[in-house]
Amino acid sequence: MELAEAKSKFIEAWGKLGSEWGINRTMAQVHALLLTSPVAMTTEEIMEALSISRGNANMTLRDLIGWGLIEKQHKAGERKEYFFAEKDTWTIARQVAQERKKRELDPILKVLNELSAVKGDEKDPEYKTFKTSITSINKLAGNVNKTLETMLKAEENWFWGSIFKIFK
Amino acid sequence: MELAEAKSKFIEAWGKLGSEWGINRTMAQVHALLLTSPVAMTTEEIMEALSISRGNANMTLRDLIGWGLIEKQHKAGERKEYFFAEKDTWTIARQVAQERKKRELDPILKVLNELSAVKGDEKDPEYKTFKTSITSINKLAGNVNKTLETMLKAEENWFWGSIFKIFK
DNA sequence: TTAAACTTTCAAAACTTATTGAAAGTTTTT
DNA sequence: AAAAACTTTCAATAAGTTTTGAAAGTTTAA
Repeated sequence: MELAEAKSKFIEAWGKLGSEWGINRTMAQVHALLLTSPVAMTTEEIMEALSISRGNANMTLRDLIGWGLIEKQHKAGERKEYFFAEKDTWTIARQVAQERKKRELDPILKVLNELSAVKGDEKDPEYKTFKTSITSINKLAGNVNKTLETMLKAEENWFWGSIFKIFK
Repeated sequence: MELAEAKSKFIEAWGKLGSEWGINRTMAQVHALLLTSPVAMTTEEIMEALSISRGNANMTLRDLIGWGLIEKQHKAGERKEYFFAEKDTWTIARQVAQERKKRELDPILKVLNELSAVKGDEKDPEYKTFKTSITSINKLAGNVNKTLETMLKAEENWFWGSIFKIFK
């Protein structure tokens, strides 16, 4: 397999994975393109490489910046904006985890906490089942949340630090 | 807040979370309904409770069985099938992790391994960047995979066993 | 064996999400 | 101050996904 083919396979696979995880396909593809590009690219070049429209390219690039996965670069004497991707895999994983925590885990935790507070008749099976399920999901979600917070904050933490080394 | 309202809030929130994570909304809602139900329910009752069609209910229930999140129950002297959800949160999390690993991680690992094998000119920056990115993503994905396998297989493992206790 | 009870399928329709591209906006250069 | 170079917006449209419901299939009981 030659490089160009390999690169487009990667872009395709990354796009598919993204869409399965609720990340827009184009966003994942642009990310893959920049991840495998040795140089920063312009909007024009990205549009060209992936056959996408200007509008789509622009919105996607802004979203990726919002996720902290790519950055703008200004070249001296040039008007155009160049984009390049953060290439450290661990940092990428952390950014994605952080963003999804903020967007999804935090809101559901809020709901679960509210629902945990609902009072009812301990003898009512409906109530008991509800209470038990909510409490146990809430506990797991809370633990995931705490763990993520620790991971995202301090890689230096002696305990997690040693676990991270396994992954890197 | 009274129980009925709380229950429907939970169903809604669980459905939303599901759709953000690439799990069909109805599927997550049916799951939430059964999770909070003290008794097994028939297709008819589920259709009624969530205002969904027979076809949709049927497909969703089959999918949930496929994910190992719910089971059929036959009541003596009855023709109807009853469905109930596995209620242990940790088991739910494990089932979901297992299913997604199979559907998503395994295929991407296959692609990454293929792409890792691509040969090229070490002096070509295009090649070098590609190689470096793929290798590093491959390594992370491989580690995640190994960890998941261990977690899914043996909760008794001394190391992970002690980590799990933090979550439960 | 036939009717009734129940489950499954699938093409069409509804709904949701992503993409386009032209127009408007902004910044820089002349 | 006007033109050129570039970026952003957004309504219309396309693409993708989910849902419906009627028809076909299956199982059990009489």
